[in-house]
Amino acid sequence: MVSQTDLQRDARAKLLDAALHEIRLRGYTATTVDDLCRAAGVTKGAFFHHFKSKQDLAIAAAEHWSETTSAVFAAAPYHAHDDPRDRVLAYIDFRAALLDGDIADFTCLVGTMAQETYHTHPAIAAACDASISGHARTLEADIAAAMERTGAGDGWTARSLALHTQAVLQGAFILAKCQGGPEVARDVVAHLKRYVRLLFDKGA
Amino acid sequence: MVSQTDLQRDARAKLLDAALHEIRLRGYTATTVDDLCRAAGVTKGAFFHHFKSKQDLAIAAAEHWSETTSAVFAAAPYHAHDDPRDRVLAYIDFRAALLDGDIADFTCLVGTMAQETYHTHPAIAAACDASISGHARTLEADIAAAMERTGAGDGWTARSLALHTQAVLQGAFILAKCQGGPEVARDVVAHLKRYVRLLFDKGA
DNA sequence: GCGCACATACCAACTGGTTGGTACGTTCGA
DNA sequence: TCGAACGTACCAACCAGTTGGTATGTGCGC
Repeated sequence: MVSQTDLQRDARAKLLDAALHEIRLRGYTATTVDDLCRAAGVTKGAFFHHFKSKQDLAIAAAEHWSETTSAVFAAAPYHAHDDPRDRVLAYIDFRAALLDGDIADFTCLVGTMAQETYHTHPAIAAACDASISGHARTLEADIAAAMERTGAGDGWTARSLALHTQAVLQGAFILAKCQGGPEVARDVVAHLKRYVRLLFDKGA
Repeated sequence: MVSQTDLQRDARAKLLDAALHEIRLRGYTATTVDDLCRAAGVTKGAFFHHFKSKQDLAIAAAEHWSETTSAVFAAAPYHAHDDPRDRVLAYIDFRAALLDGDIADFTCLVGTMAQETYHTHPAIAAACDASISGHARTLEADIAAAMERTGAGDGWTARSLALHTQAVLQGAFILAKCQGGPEVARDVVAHLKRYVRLLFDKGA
């Protein structure tokens, strides 16, 4: 038999999911604890039972973001290509395909939080860095293999190119927020794909 | 004879300069009106005499940012090159050279504000868009001339490349905030320069 | 060149609503 | 019956914005 606590996901999980959406919509500072409780359908008592402070929730949300997104990328089809160069290009296509719908649904939680908290809440910024750097690291092996196979890599490393892809995506999100839609972000990512193709065509 | 009002810059100018620094440090929402008044050395009465609301100041600050930065870029040496391709590359070098010192001093006011206000204060985001798009437009002529001269431009426009450069810079700022320093941003901008060089080498 | 009407630029004190956080009570499964 | 997982009621600090005032000009009739 299924108990009630199994049926209704516990307050902690609901708060973390609410944080993903609310903070991407309004930013960290403008999102109040009451906003999060309302969106999650729980009370303040539950909030401070699971998180010792608002900052504590932000750090947990960054970790939750890493887990959620890494599951999406692990299950994505771009890993199927035989050629590592094709895997990197297909990763970029996959990122481009995600640029659709509401801005709050395709932009990045940790990029948003780092922007406003780097000075006032360095612990949050560190959690954001762990998330972005960790995701970038999942690209490094494919990039390194593509470098090996094509002879590319004069003056740059797999790590720096992986971070560059993340920077381009973060910048694309900002332009999308400025212009109110994903179109400009798709153009930006198209340039990223062109760059990676040029890099790996060079030595071929 | 010089009057007292000439000697001490007026409260409006001091508040706008304070906004440039404080908002880049803490973000729009976390920067309070009192913070700005304290940093500018004026009272709240002066603030609400010159700006009808905090949002009104943010929009004025975005315009002030556009004026301040466009003066810097207009005076920069990268315009001196004869070859438009060299002007574009020298622009990127100029941007890379600015990536130094405190994070709040080299990051972008309007990118920061757009990130947190796109949903709650669309008027601020529109002012941020005007600033970024306006700056990107100053690159278009050089990019277009370089396309003409090298035969590059298959599948992309001068405008889209200009916006791509801005996206890369905005993303570089976010990574710098995550990691607490400008080093990663310089690596990102180095990739941007490599891309532009590859684009314009192709047809040569 | 004097005095009045008016405008601009600012200041100090205050207000009503909001915010992150706390104190304490209740429910419920083991 | 004990403790984890909540809920309710509350608080002190803080926040954007207001109020009511002063100081310093400035235009202008006379």
